[in-house]
Amino acid sequence: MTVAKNSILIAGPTASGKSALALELAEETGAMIVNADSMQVYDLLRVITARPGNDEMRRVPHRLYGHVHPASSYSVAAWLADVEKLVASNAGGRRMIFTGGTGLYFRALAGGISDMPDIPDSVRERWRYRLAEEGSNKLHRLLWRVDPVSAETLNPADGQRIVRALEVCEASGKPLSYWQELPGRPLIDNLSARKILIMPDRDKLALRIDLRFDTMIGAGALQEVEQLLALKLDPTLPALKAIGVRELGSYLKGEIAMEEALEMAKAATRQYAKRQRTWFRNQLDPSWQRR
RNA sequence: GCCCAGGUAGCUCAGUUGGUAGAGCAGCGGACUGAAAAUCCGCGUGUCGGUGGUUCGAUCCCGCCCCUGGGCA
Repeated sequence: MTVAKNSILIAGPTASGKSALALELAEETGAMIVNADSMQVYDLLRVITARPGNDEMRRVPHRLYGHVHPASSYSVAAWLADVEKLVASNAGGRRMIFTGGTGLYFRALAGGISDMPDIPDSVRERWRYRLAEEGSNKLHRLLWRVDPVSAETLNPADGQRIVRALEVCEASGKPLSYWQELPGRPLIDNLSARKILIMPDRDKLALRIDLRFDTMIGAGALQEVEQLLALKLDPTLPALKAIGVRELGSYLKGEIAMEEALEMAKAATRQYAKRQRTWFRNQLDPSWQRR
């Protein structure tokens, strides 16, 4: 099994300037840039997810950006599989710079999540349906019977994780807690990797978030959201949860004023950045260099 | 200038028949193993415009002042 050596990992909250740093380091070292952001993978959502533009893409090879149709449901596992292929096909051993704001992806990259069997879509859909119909508390009581270890740690209101535990249990015949004890498989060589965490000042970041969202509007964010909504996709799909889709969608439907939509989208972005900061602050190990 | 209405949390506002106050949003802290821009948990952060007075006690009652909005001139 091949792992990527001498890779550079750049993490940080949204609008912290990760892409610019990645570009700089890539040009300096002749590396390729690999996306580690759960939303920038979606086609169509270029502006709203702040995906690198054409000029950046031309200057340095970029991988795993916009390669997924918004109708499909991407995941950490899908991303890991994509990265694995990428590493395997990188015959020349070109250096890889992973950059993005999804902490879980970085954890997975370093081998922090266990390998688990695939769950058939039919099983997933059934449990999701039951969550919608019966509520998380009821499913949590069910979970106690099949996987008390997981039930113990999960909040009865956390429907998403409860459903995950239930579907794994049903499809694999073993509790999620069993699988989670198995070691994960790293796709990078942790020892030779350089890990950089960008943590800007909170107020400065808030300012940048506001400015960036205004820029997005000027760059065609509204048209982009309009196109996405015209596909009439299931609103629970991950791509439809990108920040700005709901807010700008409400404006397009005439439900709220533009100014209100902007305020809401900016607030949602700040809240997202806050969750990212909390994650990076408390979940990353000391091998990450903070700046 | 006069007459109304109002000044309470960052914002919009509620409330206290006088015992130092609470909602929503915003914000802050936290959790995080296949939806992670997701999902979930916790936390009021306050010279109640200012200043005198009445009172055991004033954000609340009274006087004066300041500010905002509306009306009359």
